[in-house]
Amino acid sequence: MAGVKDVAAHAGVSLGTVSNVLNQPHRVSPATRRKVEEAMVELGFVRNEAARHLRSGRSRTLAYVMLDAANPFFTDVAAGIEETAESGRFSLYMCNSDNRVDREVAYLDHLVEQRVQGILVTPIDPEAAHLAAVAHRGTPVVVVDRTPREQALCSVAVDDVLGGRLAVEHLLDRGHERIAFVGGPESIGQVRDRLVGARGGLDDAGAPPVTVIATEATTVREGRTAGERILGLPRAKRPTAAFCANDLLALGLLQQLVGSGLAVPDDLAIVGYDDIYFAGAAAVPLTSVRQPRHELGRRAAQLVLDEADNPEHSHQQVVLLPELVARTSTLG
Amino acid sequence: MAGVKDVAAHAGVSLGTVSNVLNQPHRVSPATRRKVEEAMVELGFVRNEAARHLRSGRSRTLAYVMLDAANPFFTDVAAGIEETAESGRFSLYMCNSDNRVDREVAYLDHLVEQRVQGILVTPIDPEAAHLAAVAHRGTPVVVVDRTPREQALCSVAVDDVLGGRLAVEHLLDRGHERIAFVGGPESIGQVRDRLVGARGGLDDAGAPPVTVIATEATTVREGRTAGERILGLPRAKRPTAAFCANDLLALGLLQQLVGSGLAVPDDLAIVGYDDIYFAGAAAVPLTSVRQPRHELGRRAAQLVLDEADNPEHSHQQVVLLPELVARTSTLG
DNA sequence: TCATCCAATTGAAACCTTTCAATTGGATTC
DNA sequence: GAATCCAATTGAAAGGTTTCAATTGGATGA
Repeated sequence: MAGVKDVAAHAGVSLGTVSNVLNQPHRVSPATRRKVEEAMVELGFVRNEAARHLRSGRSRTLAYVMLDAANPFFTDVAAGIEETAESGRFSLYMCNSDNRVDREVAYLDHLVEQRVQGILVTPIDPEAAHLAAVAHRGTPVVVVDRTPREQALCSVAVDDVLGGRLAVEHLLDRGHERIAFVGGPESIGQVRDRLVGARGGLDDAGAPPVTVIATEATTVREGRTAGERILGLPRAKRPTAAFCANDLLALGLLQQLVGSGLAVPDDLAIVGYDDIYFAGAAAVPLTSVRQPRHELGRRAAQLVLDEADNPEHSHQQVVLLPELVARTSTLG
Repeated sequence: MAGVKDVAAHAGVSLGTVSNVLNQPHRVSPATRRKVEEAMVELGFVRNEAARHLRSGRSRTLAYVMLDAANPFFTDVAAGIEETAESGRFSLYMCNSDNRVDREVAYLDHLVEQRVQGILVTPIDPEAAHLAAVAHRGTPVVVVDRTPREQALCSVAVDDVLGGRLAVEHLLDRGHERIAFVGGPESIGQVRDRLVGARGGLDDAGAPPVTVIATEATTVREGRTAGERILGLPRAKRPTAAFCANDLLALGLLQQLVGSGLAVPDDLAIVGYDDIYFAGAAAVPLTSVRQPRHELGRRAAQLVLDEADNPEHSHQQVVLLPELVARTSTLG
């Protein structure tokens, strides 16, 4: 395969000139440039990025290691990252850890060795030592959609406590009093925060406490199971509204209720969380708490680029605000 | 930042030995190995993949350039690719062209320059010259979920004509006669093929031809619009079943119908296509034609790896078979 | 005509690793 | 005790690019 040397020989110029055509075209006379470009085409020259990078030390790629590529939430965050990346002429590589620690570690290692310009990651455990290790080994890292307790890394996340509060306040506004929280396990920080917010909102309004319908995961299937449990309650004790820890649960719950002949929102109002694309596309469009996904990605990418080339960079923990999107599932 | 040279000095061995510890550990005595490994930890040594790759010529990464990362179909294909990649100890980078030709080209260029071991791509236009150019410049390429007419590249796709046939045969079995096809534009090969299959199935059964409800895109929104059009038809001419070119259309259609008080499947049966996760999670679970997504990814990855290291590789066009998944939207 | 300047071009060094032929030195064999 | 062998280790070359100080040669000004 042809290299700069071959191109130089074929065009009758020196090796350095070929490099200039590639990197500093304005320094080369038009005639020479044309000759060199022709030679490149003729020989099918393809720049070797490894050698280029080895010598120059610079790389023009960012990477996002995501928790679950099948979850539309994360692909939307990725789209936000890409916006910033593209405007800075960076390429973005996405990697899917698929909730497996071994894969997360393997990808991070690979990316560090590859000397990418920066890594964005939504980690399985934001406290994990290997995250800080990445930064320590020399590659800028920003944690996305999680907030590590240690402030040794930059992070961008959304205020989930506030999100939970927004959800119940909306339900209170609509006149509901008996409100259920569907979600779990509480070991997931986000689930915990959203519940805390919900409780806070009810407390402040002097409303009765939530009934917690605990789930084992935040999936559609678990949402259906939760629906069965709600249907099993005696009518008098049945909540009039449910706040779900995410949209998948809400969709499962919705499916179960509609399938059993209950009306949404008349028999039970539902609020989800994340406002994924399919929330608005459901048979009964879902009210949901929207996180600024693109903004999340954009800010994270800006932080990682700043860390990469601003010597005075200091780590910061950015917290963005969620917003409630009201639809039929609570408005009727 | 520490390199092998520094590690060698610190451990009191030669540079070659450090390299052996990294690449041929069995050739190094345990004592030496330990010394070297300690030195690596102490100095925070991180292998430089660029230099490694430059010298060895080998890379352990594959890449998948996908059409739309937000579409669960493609992330499932990616998961299949990753299965194969992982078992061969490869990393997979995903890139999102987002239906933009300029981005597709930019990513392909970047990946070729990076000398990845192989590229999988679901292209915007499977006939585009730049695809063949990639292969020509030396990186193995496999086209996924599309079949280029020219047989100059490997490809793996699913038989969409058969899929369309399966859909209408199922509806005929359920006693439907007036069947609508919802989809478009016909410039999309997949839409065209599915319609061809549907027509074939009806012809063979001697049933009346489909009514085509043309859409401008295959989105939920367009599905809703199609729903309005169907509702606008006089009752006698209204179809009793609809076959949608994909699940997004089907979900939109479902939403519109349910919102207008029609019953699915009693007033209108619906068949979608792709069997995305949310098809089964809809309020009325959707009957859909399932493509073997993981298999698609796995086979494509196998092909690209074969092309990369089997000198006798010959290009092939693999066609997989779809399968119908019957759910409430046609069964009641 | 000579000195000066500037743009264009050159050539060698550097980037960091892997590879491989060559060397070392201890153990085995006769 | 010499010859042989083998595992462990070494050192230098190679891989393809970018960088940068140095050189060239034509144009400008005096």
